[in-house]
Order: sequence, then structure tokens, then C-alpha cells
Amino acid sequence: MSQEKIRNMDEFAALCGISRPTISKYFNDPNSVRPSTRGRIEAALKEYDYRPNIYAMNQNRRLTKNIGIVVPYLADPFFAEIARVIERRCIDAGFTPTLFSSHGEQGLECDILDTLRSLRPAGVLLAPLGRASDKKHVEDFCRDVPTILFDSNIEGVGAAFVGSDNFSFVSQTVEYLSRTGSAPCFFEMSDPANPNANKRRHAYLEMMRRLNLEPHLVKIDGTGWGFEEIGRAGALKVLKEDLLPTDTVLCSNDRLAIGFLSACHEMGIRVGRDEDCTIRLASHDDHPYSRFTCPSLTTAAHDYESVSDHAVETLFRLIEAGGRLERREETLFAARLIMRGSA
Amino acid sequence: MSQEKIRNMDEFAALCGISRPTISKYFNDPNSVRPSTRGRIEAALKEYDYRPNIYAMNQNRRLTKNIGIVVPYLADPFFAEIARVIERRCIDAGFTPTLFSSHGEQGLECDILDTLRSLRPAGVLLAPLGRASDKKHVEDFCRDVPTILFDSNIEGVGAAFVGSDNFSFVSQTVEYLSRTGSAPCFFEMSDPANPNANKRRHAYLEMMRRLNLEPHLVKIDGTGWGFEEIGRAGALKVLKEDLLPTDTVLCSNDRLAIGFLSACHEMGIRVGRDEDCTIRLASHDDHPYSRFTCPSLTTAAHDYESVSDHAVETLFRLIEAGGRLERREETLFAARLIMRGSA
DNA sequence: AGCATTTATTTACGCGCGTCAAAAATATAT
DNA sequence: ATATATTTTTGACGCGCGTAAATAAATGCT
Repeated sequence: MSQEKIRNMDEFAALCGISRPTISKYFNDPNSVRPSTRGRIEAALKEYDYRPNIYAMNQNRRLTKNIGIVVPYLADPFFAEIARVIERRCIDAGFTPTLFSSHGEQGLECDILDTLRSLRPAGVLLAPLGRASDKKHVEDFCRDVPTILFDSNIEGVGAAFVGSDNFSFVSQTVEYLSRTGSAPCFFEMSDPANPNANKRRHAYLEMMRRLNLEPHLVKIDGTGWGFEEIGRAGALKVLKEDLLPTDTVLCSNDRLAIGFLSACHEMGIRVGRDEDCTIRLASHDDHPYSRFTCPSLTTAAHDYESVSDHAVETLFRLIEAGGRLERREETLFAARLIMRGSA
Repeated sequence: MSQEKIRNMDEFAALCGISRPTISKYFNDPNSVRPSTRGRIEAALKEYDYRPNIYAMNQNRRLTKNIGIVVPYLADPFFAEIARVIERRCIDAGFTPTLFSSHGEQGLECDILDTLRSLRPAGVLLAPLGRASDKKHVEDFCRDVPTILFDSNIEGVGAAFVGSDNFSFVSQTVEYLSRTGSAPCFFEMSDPANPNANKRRHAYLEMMRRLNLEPHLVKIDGTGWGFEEIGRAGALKVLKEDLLPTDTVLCSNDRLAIGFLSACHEMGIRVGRDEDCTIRLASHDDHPYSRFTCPSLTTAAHDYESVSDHAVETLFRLIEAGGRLERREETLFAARLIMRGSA
């Protein structure tokens, strides 16, 4: 590795013995130059360690190689996990992903979209806040920037939506629970921010109808993204006031269930399938921590891999198609029931 | 809001009735222009919604307003949480933070540093992988880019280090545990990647010496960042083979403890202070989930706020000083013991 | 070998903004 | 009001690269 610093592409081109436009072409797409030329450039690259100025690069390119990834709440390991997979896929495809978290705040989501717009990304993978989103703002953004929505859908917004099939989650848990014991009540926030929560409630009601069972919704108070604490406080209230209509509880999501378990432990109530247990608890998402709770959580798992793979692939397709798809696509992946200790 | 699109600063300057260099000055620092001028610009800004092209902006500025934030593992809510706080502080100070996660991989950490270098950030807040870091690579980076290390220290690298005082963590937990029951053994990975783990072991040994108690290290196998699973597997082995020298266990960190609790539950061992409990368990970090475990975890809490505030403030100081501090600073914040159900 | 085709070079312009120096306008102090 | 200090304007150059058109060279094919 030679030590002289290269100041710009002209100098690097001179050292390569190749013209600058060709070098420029190479950095835009290494396969667009003849293999022998590519070899020479990459040999020089090893020796001189030059990187084009990204600001100058992006200034005049019609399209940058940037991809924006926006999640609603990064402190939720579920999103951290999916962001990790997506990031990796983008890098492997030669893009530069940038990760943003809305931290559950509408204002921040809007700011991020504004920032993203001025980054002129090739495309964006957006998991919106959901009901808390400024719908118009998101809509405007999606009109200007090629965007794939994932995790939560906003009807008609973005070029495509990729997510999980909420009915598949709930149908499996309800079916399993009611087959192996008493039918579940449905434990959820009374005013959930995430649209998936509403879909899950509907799925629960529908499944109970199909199975000819009486549905029971247990709604608890709380706002924001501190689901564990909301679940814990709600469960404490419900348990203390004996408001639980059944001994089987199906939580809308794992984070609520984690709080529920905490409340049960606090009150000396044993959860699980064993003789000495008084409550069975199941849930949805297969949160990274759900296998480590006490007892471990019976839950319905997202197909993380498929969702992230398909979201990324759809985005690449969208980018290659110049930012427009023939029609808006919606893809849902089925859940997988994971039976553990809690039910 | 007028609908005409503004293509560049010239057009915007014309619409303002102000010269372009002044507009440029304003965007560089709004306070550098006369209040009356600033008012006129901001009025026009409201009406026309113009944002300077960031690529053109950063191309010739000596220093961008970017700040890089690098954490070793974003799927760990501890880092997600601290990243969130730091991000917010940077935004409030008028910087543009970009978040990166090394995902526990040395190669990725190096790639991130390379990318960051070409982003020419005003400064970087780096929580290195620790022992898994390519030390030379990090060192080279820190020589070129104003960098504050946080969470894990690398001796002599970066302009400053801000973190938690590991001795303060361990001294409090050891003191508390040995005062209220039998003295703890120390449960840890045999080959921890994080340098804090080593400091904690030393602190444990030192504290036990001071208290005239016999130390016991319980070392378990495992590599990578899946600490819960490592802790669970290790605990299962230790419990099944009855290798635990005492009924009181102090885990190196909360994530191992979460795994330990899971193993105990699996084996029907009750953890806590009550009569019917056979093990007391405590730990360090105050992981966001530690209050929701069953039982909730007695642990020593990071002073998140102080660490992130001080890291950010030190970085701002470093930036204003032109990238050099008189001498390398090391700041450690004390832990706070949080007594919960597990011990 | 000769021709068609692909690939590289030359030359030149422009992107949007930072920045500088000198001149002009404005504010502040006396 | 006048002098001084501060701020703004004017005009101009350059940053590092994308890109386009015309030309030249290399390659593939028969």
C-alpha cells in the first residue's frame, strides 16, 4: 500500500493509466467496464486506497445508491433485528443503507422523511408508526420517493407493502389454545397505535365466531411504546379486580405478554400448562426475548427472513423499474406457531 | 406555502431579496447573520420550503455537521436506548447524527469506520466492539477523525472515553449481597468480548478480598452476542452438574442473568429472597428488560443520562476545539444499586 | 485481413454551494 | 452629524465528480 494521498479521481485515473470517465463508470457499476479494465482499476485500488468523494458523487447523479430504512421504534429488538437483516441485504447489493428510528414520535417520523427526501435515496423501506403517523406527510413522501412499506400497512400508500398475515397469527394461537384447553380472551391496549393490533383483534373475533366460542376482549389503558410496563400495569389491574373471564389469555403481542408475566409473578400466579398453573398465556410476534421469559412464551412467529427478503427484493425491483410498479403490491407472510411453556 | 419549486440557493436568495452568500452564511449558522436578516430568511423559508442540497453543501465545507454514532450491537436494547438519547442531543445541537451498528462483527466495524471517514463527519461517538475490534484500524481512524469512545474503553485511543465505573457496579452488588446473605460467586463468560467484563471480574475479586471472603469464578462457554442463550446454556450446565459453590450468584451482566433465570425456571428452581427460594441472583447494567423478568432483577444501573450527556458534551467541546483536546480524558460514572426481587 | 461492434479517451460543461476580497450599505457610538 | 464597526452585496473562482458527444482504440467475427 503506497502512502501518497490521492486527492481526487483525476489523480487516481492518472495513477491507473485510465481515463477519469472510465473510472467514474467503474464506481457507478463495476460491471459496466471490461473485465481487464476492471482488474487494472481494482489492482490500483488495492495499492492506493482511493475512495471517491461521496458528496461530489451524489451531487449530480440522477439517483444515489442510498437506501433509507425507517423503523418506528429501534429500542424494540424486533425492529432492531429486522433492520439488521435488511441492512445486510442492502450492503450486499451494493447500496448504502442508512437507519433511522422514529422513536415512536410523529414529529420525528416527519423530520426523518424530510431528511430522507433531501438525501435523494434510490429507495426507502419504511415501517411507519401506523395510526400515529402523519398520513398526509407519509403520502406526500411516497409520491416523491420510491418507497416500500413494511410491518404496518397504510392503505394505498407506497409502491408496495410487505408484512405478516395477522389472521394467520391469531388463527393459529386461538385454534391451539381452544383445542388444548379453555378458549382464550384477548388482552390488548384499548387504543393501540399499531394497525396490526386492530387486525389481530378482528382476527380473534372472527376465529371465535368460526369456532362457535364466545369472545372476550380485555382492554387495558396506556399510551406510547412502553408495552411491557403497559401490559404489566394492565395485568395487575385485571388480576386484582378479577376481571379475567377465562384462565387462558391471548396477548396481542409479546411485549404486552412479557408485562403480563411480570404481573403474574408479582402476584404469585403460576403461568403455564402444568397442574399447579392457573393461567395459560400465549401471544404473537416471537420477540427475541420470548424464549427467555419464565415460563417461555408460546407465541406465533413472524417469518422475519421472508418479510425482510421480500421487502428488499421488492425495493430493488422498484428501483430498477424506475420508481414505479404496475400496481401496488401487498404481500403477507404466514406465521408459525411456536409452542413453549406458557400455554 | 407557495407551490413553486425552488431549484437552488440562487433562486431562494432572489425570492428572499437577500444575496446568496448571506443565505449560505445563515444555513451554516443562523446566528451569524443580523436578527432582522434572519427573520426575513425564516419568513421566506416558511413560505417556500427550500432546503439546501446537502451534497453540494458538504462538498466544500471544511467540516460537515454530521456526527457518526457507532454501537457494537443494536439489537441489544441497552445500546438502542443510549443511541436514542445521544441521537436526540445531537439533533438538538443542530447536527445530523447517523447511526451505525457493528452487529458484533469486526469486519463490519472496520467498514463502518471507512464509510464514516469518507463522510467527513465533524465528530464520532464510538462504542467499539472491544476485544473483537481491529485495534489498529480503530486507532488509525481516531487519528484522522475527532472521536469520543464510550461504553468500552481502548487505552489511549480516541480523544476521550466516557463510560461507567465498573468497580462501582460490582462493589455495590457484592457488598449488598454479602451483607444480606451468603457471599456471591461470579458468573461470566470464560472469554468475554467486552473489556468491561474483565474489569468487573477484577472488581469482584478485589471486593471479595477486601471483605475477606473467598471468591468463586464460574466461567461458562460461548461466543458472540447471544448472551441470553449463552447464560441459559451455561446455567443449565452449572445447575445440572451442581457446580454452583454458593446459593448467591452475581452475573457479569443482565443479559446473562436473563438466561440464568430462564434456566432456573426450566429446572424448577426458585430465585429470589423468599423462604422457598434456593438461589439469589443479581447482576449489572439495568437492562431495559430487567424490571420485567420473573423475578425482577436486582442489578446495578448505568447512569445512562450522565454517560450520554457527557459523551455528547465532550464531543462538542472536541469539535469546537478543532479536533484536539489538551489531553485524553477519561470519565467514569458511578452505578446505582437497584434492589428488586431476585436478590 | 477486414469489418462491425463494443469499449475507452478526449474534451468540455455544469451541478449547487463554500468562500474570498473588495465595495457598498447599515448599525452603533461619540 | 460624523466616524467607526459591523453586516451585506457583488462578482468570481473552485470543489470533485457526472455526463454527453465526438473520436480513437480494442475486441469479436467471418
